[in-house]
Amino acid sequence: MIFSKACEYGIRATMYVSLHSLENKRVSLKDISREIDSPEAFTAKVLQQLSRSGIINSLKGPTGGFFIDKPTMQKTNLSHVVYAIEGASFFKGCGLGLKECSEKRPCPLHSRFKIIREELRVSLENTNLYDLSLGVKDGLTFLKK
Amino acid sequence: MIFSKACEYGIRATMYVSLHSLENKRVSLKDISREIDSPEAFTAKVLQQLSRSGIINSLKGPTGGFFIDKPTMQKTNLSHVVYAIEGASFFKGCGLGLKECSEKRPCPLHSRFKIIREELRVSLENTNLYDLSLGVKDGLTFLKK
DNA sequence: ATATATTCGGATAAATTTGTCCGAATTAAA
DNA sequence: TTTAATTCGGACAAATTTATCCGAATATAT
Ligand code: SF4
Ligand code: SF4
Repeated sequence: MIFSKACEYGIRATMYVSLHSLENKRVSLKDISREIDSPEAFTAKVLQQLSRSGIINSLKGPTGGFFIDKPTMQKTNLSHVVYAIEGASFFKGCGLGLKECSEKRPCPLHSRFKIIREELRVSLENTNLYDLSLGVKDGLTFLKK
Repeated sequence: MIFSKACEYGIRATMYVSLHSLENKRVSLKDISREIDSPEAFTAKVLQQLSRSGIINSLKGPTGGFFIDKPTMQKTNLSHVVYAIEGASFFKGCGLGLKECSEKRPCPLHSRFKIIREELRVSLENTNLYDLSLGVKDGLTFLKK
């Protein structure tokens, strides 16, 4: 819908990694894709992207896996995750995919939708991984049904 | 972004058709795709979809084209246009593309995003074609830059 | 050292979305 | 009645996104 599959898996994977990083546990690709119910090989690609972007860390070999240090969890917002996967274009231009325009010559939808677009941006920029995973840890939110 | 290309063209085309239908003018595919800057043949497909869905009307032959009668313009909301093109799935399940879930076991993003999702739905459901095209007619909003 | 468990990276394949082409059907005007 | 302008519908093509496969590199434990 709003996010591509890649981004969706990226967000879910990041949340799962964060959750276990709270207790300094590393999680493997296999664990992640099983627990977030995503195609393993494809998820691997997304994780690599996130790893290269510095959002998560990875370690090869036995007992290896993905993890995030707490400082990074604190300062990484969902917007960073989305940016790493969807790219800059997600955050500029019309949030609804319509043609470029100016505030002075808005299309008929603008007044209705700029609010939504702005809210989405703010929401993504104000939600960090640490807070998200605390919610899961405290049993307030869930990663699987 | 939120909408597929097909839907984007559909929305823009519908707005253009509405605008000219205010003065009982029919517009041709050629006009439409030129004025909303979209690929002609592809736009034709979308217009056919909208026509079959009863959102717009069409007439073949010279002086033919697409149009909407005013009563239909009044009662047709953007949500109908989106529904006709994106299908029912757009309006159910998670508006963010994440996996299904329940209100009782929400994912960590839910509280942040259900508001946005709801606003989008309401916005689409409360915006009819007549009002949109009046804005353009009155020079308040624009269809091209 | 060796075996094993993991991530990494490139190639490729499948699926979906986007886009094109063309002939048939329809309608209006000349 | 002929011609021209248009929508309609099906087949096809291109581009993008999603997904898989496999060997290489790396790190750990035995
Ligand atoms: S005017 Fe607003 S809604 Fe319309 S295309 Fe521009 S940014 Fe999008
Ligand atoms: S809990 Fe809300 S945000 Fe999360 S997947 Fe479900 S509907 Fe989407």
